[in-house]
Amino acid sequence: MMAQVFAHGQLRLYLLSLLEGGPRHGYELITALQDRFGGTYRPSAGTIYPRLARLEEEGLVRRTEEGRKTTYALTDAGRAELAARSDDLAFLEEGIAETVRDRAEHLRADVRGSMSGLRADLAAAAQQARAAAVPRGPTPADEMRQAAHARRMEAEAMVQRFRDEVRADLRRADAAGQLSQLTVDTVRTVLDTALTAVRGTLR
DNA sequence: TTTTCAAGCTTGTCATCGCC
DNA sequence: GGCGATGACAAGCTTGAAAA
Repeated sequence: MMAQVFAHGQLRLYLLSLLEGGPRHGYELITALQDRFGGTYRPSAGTIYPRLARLEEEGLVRRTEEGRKTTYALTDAGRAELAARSDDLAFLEEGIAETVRDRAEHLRADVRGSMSGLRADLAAAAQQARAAAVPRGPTPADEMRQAAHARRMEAEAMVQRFRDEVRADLRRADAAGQLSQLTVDTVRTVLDTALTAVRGTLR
């Protein structure tokens, strides 16, 4: 099981703080949390809805049916709870910032690990190819150059495709209003790490 | 223009695990 | 043991693209 992000009662408190900015429906709260964590953590629906139901039972939030959607809003009791626990909330915010940093670091470690494995695979494949190369008379230099060129073109096409996909994802995120500074920082960190690993591979 | 269908959104239940 | 947090999964609805 993944390590818990929130300690006991913290998710409850954070949901109240998210509702302080105005009524939201469950899915919005999930995406807001994902955004707050820079995309490194997204609570499942099964986490959020039981919490919201509990908060409603306690009278801290008010549930409003809007057709198919259910909107949750902070009640006076909910606001009072938030005010009473403002210190806890500040502490929680600090904890979240730390969690985001930790998760970004884990992500970097994962990328490093993956690239290291990829380098090992490539080296093994190259060695295998050399071993399998049976001399069939002299190989023309032109053929070698053509093969090298084809490989480079394939790699460049792969990079181009990757760039296009990332740009499209960024556009989508921006259109959906999900491109926070924290998200951009996380993307930058991951890409910097990947670039370093790729350079290491090409050296 | 209408219909069809896949993909995504939203909400809910359930089982499991860890902490108090 | 109870409570809180989690992920998996299901179901119904909406939306948008593609086909007729």
